[in-house]
Amino acid sequence: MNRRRRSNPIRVFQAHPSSPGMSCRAYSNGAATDWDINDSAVPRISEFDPFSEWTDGHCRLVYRADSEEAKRHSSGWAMRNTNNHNVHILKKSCLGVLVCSLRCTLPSGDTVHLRPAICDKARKKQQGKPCPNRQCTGRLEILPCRGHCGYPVTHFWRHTEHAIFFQAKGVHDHPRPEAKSTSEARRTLGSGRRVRGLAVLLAKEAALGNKLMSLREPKRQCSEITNQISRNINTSTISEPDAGYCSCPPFECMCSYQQPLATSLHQFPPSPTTYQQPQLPNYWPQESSHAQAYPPDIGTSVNPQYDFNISADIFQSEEIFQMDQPLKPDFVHGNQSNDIARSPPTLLDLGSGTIHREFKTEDYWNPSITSILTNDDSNNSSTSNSRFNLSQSPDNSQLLINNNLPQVDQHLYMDAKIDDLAFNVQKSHYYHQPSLENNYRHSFEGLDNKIPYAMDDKCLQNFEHYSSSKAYTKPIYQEEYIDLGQYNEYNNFLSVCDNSKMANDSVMFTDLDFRINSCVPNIGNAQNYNHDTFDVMSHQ
DNA sequence: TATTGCGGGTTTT
DNA sequence: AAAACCCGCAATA
Repeated sequence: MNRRRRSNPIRVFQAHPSSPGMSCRAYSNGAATDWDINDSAVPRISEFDPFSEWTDGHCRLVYRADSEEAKRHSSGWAMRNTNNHNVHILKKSCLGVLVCSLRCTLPSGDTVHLRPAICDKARKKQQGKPCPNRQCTGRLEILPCRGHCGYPVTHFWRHTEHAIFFQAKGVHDHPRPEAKSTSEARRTLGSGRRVRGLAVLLAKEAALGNKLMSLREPKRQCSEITNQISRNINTSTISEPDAGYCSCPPFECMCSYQQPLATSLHQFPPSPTTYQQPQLPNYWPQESSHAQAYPPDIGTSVNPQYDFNISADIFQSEEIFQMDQPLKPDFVHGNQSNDIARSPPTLLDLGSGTIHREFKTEDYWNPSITSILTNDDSNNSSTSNSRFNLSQSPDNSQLLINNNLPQVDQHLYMDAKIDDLAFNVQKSHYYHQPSLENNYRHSFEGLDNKIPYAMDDKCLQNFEHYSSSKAYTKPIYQEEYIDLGQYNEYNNFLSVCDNSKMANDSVMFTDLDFRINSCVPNIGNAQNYNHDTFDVMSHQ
């Protein structure tokens, strides 16, 4: 069945800078990342990355051996096991996302993006089912992932005695599916259509939980907070609405995201190279009508309040449960003016019962907010650029818009990522420490005289190098990136915080800032590499 | 019923 | 040969 792709694989990304691997390239300037999942020996490290659910792009992370998520090899993406005939490395490939055949738009402006079942049989049953949007006559169909040179993005997991190594290859070229927890919750409930009662109940419980969380706020540390923020941005705030989809439960989308004005559409940087549009003939063009855009007045149309009350100011049920409302394709344009008056958009994760306050684009851009978030009163460009490094998810690439650039169509979705990469390069530059780097490299020499990681992929052969022209001038502290109401992995976070190795807050905030959710090479890990100790793959 | 991992096997490059 | 993919099986939730 998938032989279709085999017989005519899509290689359009291969010669393009936005092809898989672009993300890792930014982090290839240090030996800290100089391991590959296939190496006969991987370094033994003592500091680990917080678990990242939505890794995207080429990246390598090292998790604690006792990380439950890592042990489960879980991912926000729908990843299925793929036999790579290597018992020591678990390989998984992305199944893409389940979308409506008509690419219908929900009243919120979002699109249907269900989580494909991992089981082939279950997935086949999913396909062809009516679109969950009652007003739509479309059918569900798989939008396959082709983010790795036309093949699905792949994840690799390797367990050692001391850590769990994770490596991803490729950049997802499709929307995120709903979170696994959401999918499971809906399945548990037995129906996808309407779960209003439960949703409201969970919303209340989540609000209570948020209150409790706030009491423990001081324990939170930057790395995980940054992770959380970036995840929020990527998952359901700036990015997904921009891309035309959200992470709300697709059967009960709760985003009250307001589509930006058409006048600000398509403001993507031009591609540095010619580039063939991925063969997603219907999907993206449809999205382009409203997605990937930015508010024309980002400075004023914001209500930077993050209070969490269970009452109507958290969400408006009429907005949350509006699947029965007629579709409003022009929703974005017709209701823009109402945006300010509306309640802070929220979404409810049915799996965790957590209410997420939508971190809207305009919020993000609002000067008052950003000044708080960055804890940095300077306005120099390098610092502000740093705000866009929170993640390399395809979604948040749209944050990296150069708003003054000429109009290009949103086919340049991937190109926007290039900009992301550029910033990531800067990030790497900031971390660039030649002395350390040399030490790391020495520690690996003789093991593998491999090509730099970023180039360790045929997709990258034509990748042009970005200069690090905008070096960071000072550390970026992000402990103010706190939005308690959005933190839905608190237990996990606490486990990280409680780690004695992370007792030093200053270290946390300086070394771990950008390791989170953006597949930043683990400079901290690098510092902990024991030059003589490696976990060797016994059989290969 | 679905997920997850394993592994034999086939096809394509 | 390597990689991608298909399929069935078993354990588990």
